[in-house]
Amino acid sequence: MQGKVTLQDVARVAGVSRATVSLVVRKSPLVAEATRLRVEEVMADLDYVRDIGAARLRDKSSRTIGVVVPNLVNSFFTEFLSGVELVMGEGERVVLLANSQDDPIRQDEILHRFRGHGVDGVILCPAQDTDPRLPGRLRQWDLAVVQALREIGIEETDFAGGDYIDAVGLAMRHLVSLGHRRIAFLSVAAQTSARAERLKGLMQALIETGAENGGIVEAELSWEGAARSAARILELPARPTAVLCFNDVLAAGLMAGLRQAGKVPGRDMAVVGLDDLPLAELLHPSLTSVAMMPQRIGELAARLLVGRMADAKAPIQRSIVSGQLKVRESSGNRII
Amino acid sequence: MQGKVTLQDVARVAGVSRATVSLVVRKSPLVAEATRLRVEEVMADLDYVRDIGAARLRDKSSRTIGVVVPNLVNSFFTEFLSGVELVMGEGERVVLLANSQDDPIRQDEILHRFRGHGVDGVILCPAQDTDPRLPGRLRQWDLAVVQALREIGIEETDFAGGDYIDAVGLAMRHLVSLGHRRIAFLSVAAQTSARAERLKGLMQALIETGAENGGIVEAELSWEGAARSAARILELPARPTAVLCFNDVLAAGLMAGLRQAGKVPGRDMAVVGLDDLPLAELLHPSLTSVAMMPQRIGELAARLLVGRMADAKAPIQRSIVSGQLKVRESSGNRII
DNA sequence: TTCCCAATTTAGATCGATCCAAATGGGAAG
DNA sequence: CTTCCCATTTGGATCGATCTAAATTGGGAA
Repeated sequence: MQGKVTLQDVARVAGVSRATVSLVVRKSPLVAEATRLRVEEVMADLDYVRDIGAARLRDKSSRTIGVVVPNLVNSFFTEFLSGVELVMGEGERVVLLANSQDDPIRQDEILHRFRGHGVDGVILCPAQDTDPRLPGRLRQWDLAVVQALREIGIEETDFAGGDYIDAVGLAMRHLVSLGHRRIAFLSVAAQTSARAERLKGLMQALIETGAENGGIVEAELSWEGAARSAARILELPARPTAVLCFNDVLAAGLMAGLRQAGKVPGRDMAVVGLDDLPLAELLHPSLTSVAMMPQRIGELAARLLVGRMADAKAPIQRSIVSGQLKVRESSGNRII
Repeated sequence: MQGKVTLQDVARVAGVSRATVSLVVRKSPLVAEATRLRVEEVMADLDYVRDIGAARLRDKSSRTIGVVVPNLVNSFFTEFLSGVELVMGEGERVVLLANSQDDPIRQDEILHRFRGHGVDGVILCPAQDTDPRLPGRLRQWDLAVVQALREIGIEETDFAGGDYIDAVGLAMRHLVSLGHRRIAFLSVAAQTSARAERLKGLMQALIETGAENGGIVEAELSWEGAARSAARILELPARPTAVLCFNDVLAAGLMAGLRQAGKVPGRDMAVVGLDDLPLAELLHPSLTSVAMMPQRIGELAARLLVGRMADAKAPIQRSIVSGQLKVRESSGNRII
């Protein structure tokens, strides 16, 4: 009842010392086979659970990692998380989750709390306006760090993310191949690497394809914000025939907004998203998008972190997942 | 660099004993104001971070709780999580997250791991086919337990969830008020309390409204599964005029499936979902659903757990959130 | 039979913070 | 000038596991 089973208890019952039980727990080859079996049986009998907090005091690994994401509503982050959790679960590790709500102050508090809990490493999707020196600071604290999806303080830490430059290119070439010449981009206002990367891809693609920049409209990162932006897009001096969106959430909102304005997405205006959230296929018309495989990115981030925890001095690595174009109805048929 | 700052270090620099610093850390009223200020300054200077694992060895609280969910893809769970995380963050607590993938074996492993990490309590959304004795076992391990969203071993633990009996009633009365008399239910096969509750609500509502049971069709819990079920629903001997769905994911899938079969949801067949996921508003036609406020449920579950950790002997409590009907387009206009 | 070595096992110190019981110090009361 | 008291502070033991260095064991070689 009140008494928790400790190494000491197991040792007493099995008639050996704590040290020996400890060796058995850690599967050391030093213990004799017979002893190991006996001890393991006692551990099972008593329902012994190793206290990892206590163990961490002496060795160092807590087998705990922290993940900081800026929100938990967009299912992109969720799938990402599930990839991280999958890999960490395999390694008998445990995941601390926290939501920074894109607020750097909250993010600092979270990291402080994580430190107090002795995490071995952190997967960080940095909040907007995070101090670029943060990753460096984390490393000084002896924390393994991997940035994911967004990146600040370039080149200081490992990184896992999607290749949005390429993804934007895929989407743009698709639109151009359908005959679109004037293409707008529905962006977010927040200054993150995610935005910069997409804009860079856009510029490259515009040059490469010779298409016309149909205007860059900024919306709040929510479907409502995107819906409201529909009017602004329709009022652009030279109305674009297609809109590429920052992500599927905005694309879905834009389609709803277009409908409110009496336009049919995919017919009156082509719409393409990025990320290929599950909802892309459920919309009507279904949404053409570029799949970025968030769960896979989560797995890669987790593996990078595992590697970094094993060797703090290994060279910096980047794992970049390329997107895959999913052509559906919202990009419409070939025009003109 | 390598040296971590400990209580000892702070004590030496501030010229007091470890015990005093410890009292300051824990905001004990026993220390003199002047001493407190000096120590706090030194703590800030040295960037001291309290090691919670070490602290837990003596007191007991680890300020860590675990959350087990059966999946991370449905955004319902994600929003739920974000409610939990919100409340725990306020209390300087930390959340361990794990995904059981609806597998009781994995779930056992997770709970074992959580125990090893010394969690103070667990919020459990039990996996399918979980041994009903599990909650009792958890309590024997001195863990505070709250079940959420699903429930097994009734009455053994606190519970937070949505009132789906009532939610189904709201949806059914809405459909009946529109003139529907033959209403089908699109369910899932898995035997969970979530399913039982909805079916109970359905039966009550059928009696209450005098509507006809239009058939109960079972689908896999995924939108693809629901899409495939559309054909089966259309082939029912007496075709229903409306379908109430287990949740919005199935409803969205069903609408896609109806479209594939050449039917227009909301016109040829009314569709109503449950949960009111964000996607409900983005679909076309937008989906009539019953909002269950998962984030709020998460908050309530978290508060129940906090209460339970404070007092293990308090009477069992249940926090039930009632749903709110959101009438949109998919339920169509009044018929006949 | 004795000695040495390799294979196992162990006692004791240790990690960082908290608890306890006891020490300290300054002022009020006698 | 004592004595007592209260507010503060403190050393040492402790939580449960791991590390280190040293002790024990059994078997084979000399």
